[in-house]
Amino acid sequence: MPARDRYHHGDLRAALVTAGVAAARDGGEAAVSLTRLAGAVGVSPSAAYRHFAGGIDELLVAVGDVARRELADLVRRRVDAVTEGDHVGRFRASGAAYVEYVLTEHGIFEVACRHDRGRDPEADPFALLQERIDRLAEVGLLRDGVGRDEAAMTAWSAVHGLAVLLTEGPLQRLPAARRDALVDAALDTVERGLCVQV
Amino acid sequence: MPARDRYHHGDLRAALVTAGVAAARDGGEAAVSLTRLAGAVGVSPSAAYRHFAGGIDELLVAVGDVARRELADLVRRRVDAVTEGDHVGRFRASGAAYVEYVLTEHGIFEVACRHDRGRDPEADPFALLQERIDRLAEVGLLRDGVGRDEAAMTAWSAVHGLAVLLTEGPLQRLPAARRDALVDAALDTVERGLCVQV
DNA sequence: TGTACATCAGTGAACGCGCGTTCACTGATGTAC
DNA sequence: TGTACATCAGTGAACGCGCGTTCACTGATGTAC
Repeated sequence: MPARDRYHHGDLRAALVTAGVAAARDGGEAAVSLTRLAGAVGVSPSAAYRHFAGGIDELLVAVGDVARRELADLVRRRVDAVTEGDHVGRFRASGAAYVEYVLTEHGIFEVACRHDRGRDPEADPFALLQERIDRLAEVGLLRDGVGRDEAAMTAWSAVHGLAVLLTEGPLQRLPAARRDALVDAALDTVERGLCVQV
Repeated sequence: MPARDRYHHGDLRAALVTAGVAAARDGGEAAVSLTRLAGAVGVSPSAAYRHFAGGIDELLVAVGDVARRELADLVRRRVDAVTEGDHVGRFRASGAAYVEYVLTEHGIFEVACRHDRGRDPEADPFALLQERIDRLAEVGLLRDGVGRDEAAMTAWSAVHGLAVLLTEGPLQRLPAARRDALVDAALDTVERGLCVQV
């Protein structure tokens, strides 16, 4: 929508972020440029500087913030869908949700990874994973000798690596069923490695 | 060394790749440009096209090939350093070597990841990991119900994710000891998840 | 052994491109009196 | 209620930059006779 009826935009900052998110969704970071976004919103490039004094960097961080919030929301939703007492199930759900998000939104996810100031504690996927691990530890489901921090980092590594494996390289076009089976197998492995076996 | 004594360079292709590797080592992909490399080697940009008809893309792939070969060599060296019969130890060594390489050479590793035609079977880190898993399977050390492919992908994911975690984001400057402990803990987890416990 | 000539590896100037960013400006808005 | 004016949000033209790439060219090399 390059055309505008009013001289003043109304909320140019929000519009630019929205456009940035859209551009990143299909095109990744490379598609996010000040010039281009201004054009998409129907505004001159210099207008953007009134709302992003920090230039393109600040804009990319804002776009990344949206992605982090989306990701965090999805993780929370998927976790909440699992019975409250099923701590292992909730842990797995958080990991699976992470992969799910990256698979569906890997363009904007790239921006989230590379432009993270970590300002919003509500939008921190790592913290959500840590939370799951802490719950496991509290009810005694974490194996002896497995530290909470190490466990969280290991889980994050597995899940992030999995997402990369499935979105880049030759496995990009793996059939969905095969892909899901792989995610399951990986989560099985992590679960066996971290949790007390019952 | 921008100066040259002879009009003909001798082996401009190799020189450009070497310069590309050096540039990528400290600066990542962003530092690798045809113009810049030609300048570094003391040659006009157009000269590069005689050796890289495919332009910058072909050059990046060539730089990535060097990195993949380095990485594969390191993995092989670390594996060979472990007693031949210690299959689990060798498996762990391959994973640790992967992380080690990314930690020391993450600039050039980035290029390797993003410009991979997968032409050189001798320089395929994933295949090396798969090989370790196959060895484990052959001697019956892989858990029941764990497929070879899934196991390899899980291991690769964990190790690649770990490398990313340690080279990007807030954990970049983790003290070396803490870092090594984390790698160990992650490998412990993967080992417990994949291998028969003795 | 000497020379003509094809071949190959460079030069250097020029392209267009899109980028981020700055600047002096003008148009719209809303507040104080 | 009407108007002067400060404030704010835009314009548009211009910068310099480094990029990848093309082109007609020239300098060096080595091979055939």
